[in-house]
Amino acid sequence: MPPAITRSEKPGRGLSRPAQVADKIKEWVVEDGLNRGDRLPGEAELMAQFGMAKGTIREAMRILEAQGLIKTRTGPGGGSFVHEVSKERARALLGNYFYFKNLTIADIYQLRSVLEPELAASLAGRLDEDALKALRANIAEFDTPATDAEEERARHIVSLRFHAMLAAQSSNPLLAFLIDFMACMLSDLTVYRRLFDPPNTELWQRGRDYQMRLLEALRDGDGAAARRIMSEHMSTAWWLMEMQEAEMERRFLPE
Amino acid sequence: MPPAITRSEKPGRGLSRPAQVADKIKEWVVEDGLNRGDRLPGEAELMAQFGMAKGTIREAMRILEAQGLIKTRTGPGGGSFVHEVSKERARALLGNYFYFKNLTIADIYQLRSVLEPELAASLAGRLDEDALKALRANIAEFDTPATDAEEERARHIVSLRFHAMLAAQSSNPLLAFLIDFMACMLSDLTVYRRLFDPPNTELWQRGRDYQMRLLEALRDGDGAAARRIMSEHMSTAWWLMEMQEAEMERRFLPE
DNA sequence: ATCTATTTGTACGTATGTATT
DNA sequence: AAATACATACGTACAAATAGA
Repeated sequence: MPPAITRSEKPGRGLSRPAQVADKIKEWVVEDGLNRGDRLPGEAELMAQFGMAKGTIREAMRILEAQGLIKTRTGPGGGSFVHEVSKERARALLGNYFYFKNLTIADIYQLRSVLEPELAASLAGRLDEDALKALRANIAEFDTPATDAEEERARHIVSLRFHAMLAAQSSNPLLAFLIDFMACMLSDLTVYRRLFDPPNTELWQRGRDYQMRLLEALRDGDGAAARRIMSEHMSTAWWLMEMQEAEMERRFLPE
Repeated sequence: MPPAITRSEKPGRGLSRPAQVADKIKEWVVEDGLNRGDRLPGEAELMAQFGMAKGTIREAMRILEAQGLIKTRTGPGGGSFVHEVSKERARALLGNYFYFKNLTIADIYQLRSVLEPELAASLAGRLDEDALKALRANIAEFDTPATDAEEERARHIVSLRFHAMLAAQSSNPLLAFLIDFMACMLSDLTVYRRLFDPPNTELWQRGRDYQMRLLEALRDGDGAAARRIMSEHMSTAWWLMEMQEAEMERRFLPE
């Protein structure tokens, strides 16, 4: 990838030097078709190729690292390596975008109510035994009704994990990411204004039934049923959140 | 926000020092409820508060900047300022996530085919005259059929902008972002393997009709019709892309 | 287990650039 | 035009981590 640049080749279109270096390295990655794990030139080499000081190069690497595109190790054989952006990192970065946007629960459920059924339909008959087993185990985790508000919250988070697990089975990376993103936003950032006290046992029982019936439909390859069940599930979940006057907390997702 | 930390307060849970500083500053932003435009301490002050050298602090600021959370200005009254992550930045960062995931056109259309109709339905009767005028103007931009492949591609991009403009009208920030993201991915990264030659005039005429009928339904506040029209529109667009054997190019989105 | 070589990580001092007043 | 206040960049020295002998 040597055909680098000497410092003032381009007048620097408003970008700081580290940003220019970062962009150039991204170009290398695409043009040379670099893959995960491939090594980038070391600091010394980059300093030489770009004719810039150590600090400048390091800032550039930090930019790439912050975006999740590289990982850096010290020691012999160390250096910077091309890295596939992790789901967690992408989640956090996208979450930052919504920090000032005061996203509501209703906004998320508007999407969930169409995306989750689509996911369910596309997964019918395509889950292997392991996946089904893991999903059943997840349901089994909350087979007793909650006794207090805190426990009810725990139930909620487990049931959201159910959806994240389903998402992970999708062959559509975009769909998978979004379902996961929304589940994570809901479990991390949701606060409840008016928790049912005592918790509404019958209501959570219905949620559990939805998930079990969904699993059957998925196992039997009945896409239409899976879609319908998930659709109803989302409607009641949405309604439940509204009842509890749930809201989103403003904070940054952990990366 | 002074209650900072001296360097070895936390043992540094595997994170590099710049990353720790960046996280701490994010904490300040949430805890002190800082808003867009609010000023963060200058380099000198941060150096003092964290007991770290200039380079370390600068790397931290570059991390925040790379994530779109701050902007930095030189000169008197300059410094680092809290910044709302821009749509463009968020788009690029999320796009990075899919770089190694080889997302297909079909993946995107699977989502478009449910999200675009949902958007259309939720927008019915809620567009003001200005928005409607801008949308009509966009349609008018390609009122003549394409004569060659390159021109056809231009038509396609303009029609994708139509959807981005619609998205911008949504009161749901998540829905708005996603529609925009997908439209951008398609217009930036799509290459055509087998372009119709000569271009299929009748087909693009149908696409144009869909958009015009959609606008009528939106103006008249007929959500059901808007949903149905958009749904058909997406089906034919999907089919068209498959016909052309369109594929996604691997590259990084411009920030 | 210790040393050694390699490569990133941190610190500091100075000089330059840039925008405001 | 000049002074000021800030970020930006450079160069060097040394510290820390890791792999291999």
